[in-house]
Amino acid sequence: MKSELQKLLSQSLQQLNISKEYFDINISIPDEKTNGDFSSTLSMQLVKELQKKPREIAQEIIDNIPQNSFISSVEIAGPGFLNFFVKKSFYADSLKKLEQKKENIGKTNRLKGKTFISEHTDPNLFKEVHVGHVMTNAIGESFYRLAKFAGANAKNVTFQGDVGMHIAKALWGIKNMGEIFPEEQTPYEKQKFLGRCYVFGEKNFSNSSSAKKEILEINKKVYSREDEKQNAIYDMGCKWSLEYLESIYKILGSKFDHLFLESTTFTDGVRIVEENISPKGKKVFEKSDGAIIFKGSDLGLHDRVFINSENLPTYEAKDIGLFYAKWEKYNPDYSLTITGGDQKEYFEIVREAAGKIKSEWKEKTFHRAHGILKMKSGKMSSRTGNIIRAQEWIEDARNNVLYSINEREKNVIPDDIKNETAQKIAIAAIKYSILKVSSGKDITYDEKVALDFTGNTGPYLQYSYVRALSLLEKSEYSETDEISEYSLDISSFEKKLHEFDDILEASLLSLSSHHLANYLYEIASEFNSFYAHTKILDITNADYYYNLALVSVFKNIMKNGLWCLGIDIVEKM
RNA sequence: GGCUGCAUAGUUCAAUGGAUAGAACAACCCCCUCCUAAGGGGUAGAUUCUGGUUCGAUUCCAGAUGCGGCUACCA
Repeated sequence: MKSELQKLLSQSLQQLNISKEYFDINISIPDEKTNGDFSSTLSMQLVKELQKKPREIAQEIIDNIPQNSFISSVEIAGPGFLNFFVKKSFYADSLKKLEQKKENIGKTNRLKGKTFISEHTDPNLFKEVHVGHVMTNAIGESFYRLAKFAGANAKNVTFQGDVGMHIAKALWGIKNMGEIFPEEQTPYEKQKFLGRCYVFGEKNFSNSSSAKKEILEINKKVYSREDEKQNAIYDMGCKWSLEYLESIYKILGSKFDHLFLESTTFTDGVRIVEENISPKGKKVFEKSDGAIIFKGSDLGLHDRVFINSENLPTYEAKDIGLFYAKWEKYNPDYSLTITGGDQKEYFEIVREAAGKIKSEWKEKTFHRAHGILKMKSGKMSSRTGNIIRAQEWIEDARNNVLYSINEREKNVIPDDIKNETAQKIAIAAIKYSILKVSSGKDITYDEKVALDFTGNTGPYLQYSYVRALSLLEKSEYSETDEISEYSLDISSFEKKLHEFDDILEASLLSLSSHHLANYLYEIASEFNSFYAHTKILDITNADYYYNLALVSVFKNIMKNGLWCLGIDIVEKM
């Protein structure tokens, strides 16, 4: 609806010999309905260019708006705001159009024919999956889904660390910690065992020079695979880790199109780095103190080691290999990577180096860094001391939800799906708390939200959906019913429903899913207010069919909007 | 030290340079003989400081203060 007005204004501007792309024309939706259905600051922005007073410009724009449009009137307000009022019949027509999109509501062709990769989660084998991974996952998954909605050939991928120092530390831990292999245990217990071994190895690496020496030896043999005995343990650990990762991806709701492994990218990474050392090849990398580095300091960044003096690749070289692998496999138009904020500078340097090897690697790569997730209570995981495991976090939340369900007066959730529902609600609470904040900032997670999820929370959105669903089931309404003009003023609830497409687009283009999250909260809040003040199922109401069309469109938007955030809907709660 | 990010109610967060800075939680007060009260309504409460640019600044620029991040062989 907004773009239709933008196009109208663009036509008017053409009459005034001003060319402006329609999507660059500023349109907002005022809070006060006396300020119109839509408002623009266009005339104020053109003051310099036209050397006229804003109210004069506003009048000229109005005079050149084509006749018989969907605009019923325009007012000039304050310093020169243009306030547009839209015909009621246009709202009725537009609502019906939205209704007819049904489950495709929000889907566009904006990125049709483009390949969009979203890389996220990026766990290491032999290490714990913690809350930070959940953050990366929630953010990356939502961009993957938004790209899919925009019609892109979207690919969801992750990059798993199965070679490198962390592996060597864990292997050393397995050897020296003296714990019995948990062969008969669950994948989660096996993963925790590996995590403990890693922590043990890491500790000794820092404190004992003999351990450090041994770990460096192990590291070499991980790459060379010359030690049969070590290979057997390593392969077993990899198998355990990968099994566990599969299960946590499932819990989080991510299906990956491809799992990149460091062990399969580092060879190409090393080769490409070596091909680009000065003086042979392009002068991208150079030798320094026995290592091969990229001199980021020439670009105002800092220097980084790509191949260390042991002649082994660091993460930097593996990442170069990943660039190569992504382009070999997908040849993307957009390649997005989500990481923690601490890797911001690191990533920028690798991207610069990659760009010097192949310019499109840099140009088509985008990076989004998020902040740290802190617990409001300051509580840390009791057993490990400094990390909170993703799985523990989710299980705690789920148990809290289950507790709430059982405490409730009205229990509408059938016993056989109680656990599954609680899980979906818990994931919604967690993911939404991450996604409603603009990414890049640290997030403070309040543990209470899982127990007390009123207000701006994921479960509130799920509940709003359930209410809408329940209304529709009890109504006489069907999607084919005709609707006539609304008898009352057009509500801000209805106006907001028309913004869905714009919000999805803005969220993707600015890589900020919080716009979508906050939008869904706004429409849910408006819907609940509408619900409380309107007898929607009263068939004698003049607006009976219109109101149910609103509910139906709301329901479809909520379902698809939540899907784009990676949040499952529930049917009863 | 160098580079860099952040600063908004008691708390956690919003606000493409635009109209009276929005919410949620916590506090206080109302509302289930109507569709799920996991809901709705109301009261009170905020832009770190000092300058500058602008018709207009939470937003842009400069400085101050406070808190983070990165800064060579980890990821």
